Amino acid sequence: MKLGPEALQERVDRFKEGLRRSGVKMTHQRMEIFREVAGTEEHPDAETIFKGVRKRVPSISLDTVYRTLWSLIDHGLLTTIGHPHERVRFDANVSAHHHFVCVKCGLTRDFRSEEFDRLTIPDAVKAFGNVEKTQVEIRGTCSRCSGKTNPKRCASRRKEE
Amino acid sequence: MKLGPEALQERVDRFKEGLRRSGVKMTHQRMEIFREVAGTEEHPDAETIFKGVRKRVPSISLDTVYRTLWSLIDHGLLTTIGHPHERVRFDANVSAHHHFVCVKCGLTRDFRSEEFDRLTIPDAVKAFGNVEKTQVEIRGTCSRCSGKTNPKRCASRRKEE
DNA sequence: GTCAATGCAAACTCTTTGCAATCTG
DNA sequence: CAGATTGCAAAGAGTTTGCATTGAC
Repeated sequence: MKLGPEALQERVDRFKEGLRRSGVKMTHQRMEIFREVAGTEEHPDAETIFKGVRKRVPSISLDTVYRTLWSLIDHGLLTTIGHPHERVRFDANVSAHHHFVCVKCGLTRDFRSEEFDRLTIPDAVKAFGNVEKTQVEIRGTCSRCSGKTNPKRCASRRKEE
Repeated sequence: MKLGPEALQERVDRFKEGLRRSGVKMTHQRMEIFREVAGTEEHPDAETIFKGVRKRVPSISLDTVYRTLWSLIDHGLLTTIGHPHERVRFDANVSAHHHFVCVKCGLTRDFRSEEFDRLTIPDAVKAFGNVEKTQVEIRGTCSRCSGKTNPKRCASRRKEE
């Protein structure tokens, strides 16, 4: 699942542009870390990115990888799969349901929807494997957080209330 | 977001039944841990569950909470929000897309769907807050894993290949 | 030259494990 | 009563932080 060179180049161009717009410095490490994530569709974890980058930048350190990734996410140049900094959470609702998730505080609310339960699976997806269930996640800002002044999502979120 | 007493009782009944069916012993701790998760729709994390249970069972230990939760999940009596035991993974695709996720190996594949991009948000959800985006996750077993003999999902998954 | 970004090492948090004691069926 | 389950204490994995040094603009 490697990306074609043209598609990668496009991502890289958008990346440089994004850094400039945000006034963030362009460094060798940042570039290589971004390429490592952008060059694949495998959604690598930090360790994998680290190992990949180290081949080209042997002096790179894991904490730089982490810092860079979070910073790029804060500038909208990357995202995460799932919810960053969240510990595992448990749910006694084992029947079909969907979620509304607040991107600021992590509040998660269940809701039912017959319509969402019955979505048609695209053929392209059937090719990936056997489908067991479909879950819709709606992300947004919950009413409590909408009032507050924009709380930044980065680093030490757990200390927040 | 506490659950009504009738709804909780129903969950508890199904729980006892489930334990019996799986031949798992019923203990005071298990019962209280389950009630703690089932009594709310807040999707608590392990620490929160631990603190709640400790009010009623002061001798409970955090590792029992973890062990019990994973075991109940293995027996289909609970689920998790997000993907258990997964580290954070990064994605350079910041435009709208959806995911197919293999429940056995965690493989995640992107796919595009105009239809999924345009799902109608239920009114009940609008009441939760401001909607920013909608993402569909299709869970199943990827073609590679479909061939293999059922790999258990519990405990030390990271050691797996 | 200035201030942000890096590398190092150590700290922190969440989660898991080994083992003896305890309790359930 | 046998075997599963618990509590304890200690270990492990992944991630973050403080600080001196380096490098981009």
